[in-house]
Amino acid sequence: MGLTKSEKFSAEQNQIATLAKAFAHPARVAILQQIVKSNTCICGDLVDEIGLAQATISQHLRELKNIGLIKGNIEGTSVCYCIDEENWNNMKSVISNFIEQKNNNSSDCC
Amino acid sequence: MGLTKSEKFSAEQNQIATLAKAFAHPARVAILQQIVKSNTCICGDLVDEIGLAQATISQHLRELKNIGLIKGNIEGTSVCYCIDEENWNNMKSVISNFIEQKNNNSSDCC
DNA sequence: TTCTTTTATCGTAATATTGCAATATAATAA
DNA sequence: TTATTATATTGCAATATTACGATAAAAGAA
Repeated sequence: MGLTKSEKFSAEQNQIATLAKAFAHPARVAILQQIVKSNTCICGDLVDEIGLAQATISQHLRELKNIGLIKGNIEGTSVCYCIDEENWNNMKSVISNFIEQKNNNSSDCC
Repeated sequence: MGLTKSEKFSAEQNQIATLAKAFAHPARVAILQQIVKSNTCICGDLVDEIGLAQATISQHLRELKNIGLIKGNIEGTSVCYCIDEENWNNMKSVISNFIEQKNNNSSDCC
């Protein structure tokens, strides 16, 4: 089947999964790290930094853009990517909320 | 191809991706939430809670176990699952570290 | 022993993801 | 105008993921 049955889950659960998918691939992790690190926007340098083909990088960028974590701006012949602050902060709170749900008072029953 | 070129990325980047994959599917998010919520271990009730087939739930449980976030304990005919505290805490710091990398002083250049 | 319950695994089908070469598109430079 | 440069898109192949029915395995109950 290969088709996730999203309708069986809550909006929140689907949102967490979608956001997590953004960094569920090392190339996208690397891209996000680069964009954050360089603070100012980064363009085609990603292709040199990461060793993947231009088409592949472009595809990952599109996914990150669709999820909303980054946005691009046309700058002459090149395109400038940067973090979408608002959505990044929203992601931060959604994901933090999820991973912090476990309190530390051990209930290790296994 | 469909084959992630992990060798092109750092150990940290691959680790973040692997951990994120744990909650990159709503069913696994739901499973983790249930286990955390019920505090004490949860067994086959997951099949009733979530509307997926037993084989599917078992498969997701195995993935979560492989990633290390949960562990199972045989308890009579049933199996008791709970959070692996140590690995969960480790995941928490790795993921937090990643999503907190972006400081708030806006550098929104796009 | 046989039956029942619970979970795991196998096999398979459908769909998704990853990656890249080739090509298209868009903007600037000459 | 014709290059050149940078990015996006298309098309395709290989692999991964999701889901489930059927079956196996393991433990206790009858």
